[in-house]
This record gives sequence, structure tokens and C-alpha cells, in this order.
Amino acid sequence: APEDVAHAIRGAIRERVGIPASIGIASTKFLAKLASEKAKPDGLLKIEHGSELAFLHPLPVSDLWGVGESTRAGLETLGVRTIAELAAVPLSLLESRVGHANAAHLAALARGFDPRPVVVDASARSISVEETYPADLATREAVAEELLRLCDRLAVRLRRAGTGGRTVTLKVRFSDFTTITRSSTREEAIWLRPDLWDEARRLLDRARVGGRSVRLLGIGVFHLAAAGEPEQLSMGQATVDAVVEAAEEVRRRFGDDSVIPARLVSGRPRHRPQGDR
DNA sequence: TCTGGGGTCCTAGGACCC
DNA sequence: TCTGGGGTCCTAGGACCC
Repeated sequence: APEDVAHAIRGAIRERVGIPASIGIASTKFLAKLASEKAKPDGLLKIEHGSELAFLHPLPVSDLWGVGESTRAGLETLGVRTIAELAAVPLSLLESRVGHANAAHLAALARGFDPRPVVVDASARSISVEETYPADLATREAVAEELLRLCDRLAVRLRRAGTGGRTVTLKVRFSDFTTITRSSTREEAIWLRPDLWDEARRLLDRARVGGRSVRLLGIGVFHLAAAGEPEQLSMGQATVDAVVEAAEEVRRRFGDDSVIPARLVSGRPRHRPQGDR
């Protein structure tokens, strides 16, 4: 029975990790997640088949997956606070308030309908790195240098994932917290640091940062495709691959900081983000 | 509440094509 | 010269989640 499985999981977690765990059991993924939240801090809650709506309907809409502060406020202008009230709203009215896709999603969840299958090991759709700086970056040179460092970190992540991306996105947050993105899409995926850096510089130019100071920089790729597709083999490419391979080997032995672009080598202490995985 | 890092998905407008 | 309908892709931004 599901309860037996749940007890076994909770016992195993307590024994091996030493912390309590809560588990929800229900007929859909969403209800099970909600049940586990209601079971916290250290419990087990099963929603019996047939009593789903009795459990769901009195709860506030903010308990729904996909309802954050913005959607919650929008629903409140309709006089909707509970999931029961949401279930009673005509779909067309809901669409006008929260958009087509979100309306369909919320209407379904509010009725306890959630046909999503359990998917194990869904593969990533994008890979990115970003960093908020302890002190804003005040000069164009400082921004470029940090961006190069981020490209290097991204290249390491892509290398380890064995993937590259067709679309590169630059993210810039200014000191007033306004945030912009610039992206560009290529015919072929890229994953090597020099290619990422080329693209990042072009995006930085397009971002018109000007003299504004920068609080956060991020760089990432999506439209992922396996790296190292053999379509453009050449002597040059083979050499680049060998260099990347050698650098990766050194990193494995001496840490991520052991190989960095020459431009970043200086007498200044390097800013080191913690916990680079 | 002055806000870290890494993600997913959606929307809307525009370009471009048939 | 202006006009339809429909589709895909790209770009920028936003909401949301853990």
C-alpha cells in the first residue's frame, strides 16, 4: 500500500540522514505535493480518493502551483480568494485576467484535475551562470572582465554536461535593480569559452550599459544540443579540443580555479564565488 | 524584505514564409 | 497598392518555482 512505501521512505531518511521528512499521498502529483506541505513538519497525509475537492476547495488560491504574488493579486480583484471560488470563475473571465495558458492550468488544478505523469530525470533545457557582486561594477572594463570569468565557468559546466546551446542570453541587473536580457541565436550550438565570449561581447554591446553600474551579470545558453557534433572537424578544431581536454584534466585535479583565461591573471586577489558545483 | 543562484514556462510583437 | 490567414522562429520581459 502507498502508506507502507511512505513509512519505509520516512524511516530510511530518518535513519540515514537524521532529519524528519513529510510525505503526501494523493491521486495526482499536485495534490500529493500539497498534502506533503500540510503534513509538515514531520507527518504523513493521505487524501482519500473521492475527498480531493473537500480537501482542496477551502484552501487559499496561493496554495496552487503557479499562483505567486502577482496572480494572487489579480485573482483578488475578481473577488477570488479560495480555490472553491476560483473553480466557479468562468474560463473566459479567468483568461482575460491571467492569460490563456495560465487560465487553463489554474482551472484544471482548482477542480483537482492534474493528468501530468511522473517523469524521472527530465533533461535540462538551459544552462546558465550568474553572479551578484558585493560591490557594483562601475567600469566597462570591470564588467567585461567579470563577463569573461562567467563565460569560463559556463564553458566548464557545458563541457561537463557534454552539451552546447544555439541561443546565448546575457542578463544584466543595474544598481537600481532593473534587469535586462539580450539574446542571440545561431545556426549551430556553441560550448567553447572563446565562442561564448565572442557572443557575450556582442550582447554586451547591444545592452548599451553605458556608464551605469552593474550589480549582477549572467550568461547562459538554451536550445541545447549535444556538443562536439562532428560536422566541422578540422585541424584547428582538433587542437582546440585537445586544449580544452587538457584544461579540464587540470581542473579535475587542482580545482576550477586552476585554469583560467590569461586575461584574468593578475596580482589582484580574485573574487571567488563560493560553492561552484 | 531592499532582493542569491539556477531553472521552467508563457506572452507579445515582429520578421518571414506560404 | 492594399489586403487575408496561418504558421514558425526569434527576442525581450515577466511570473513562478526550488
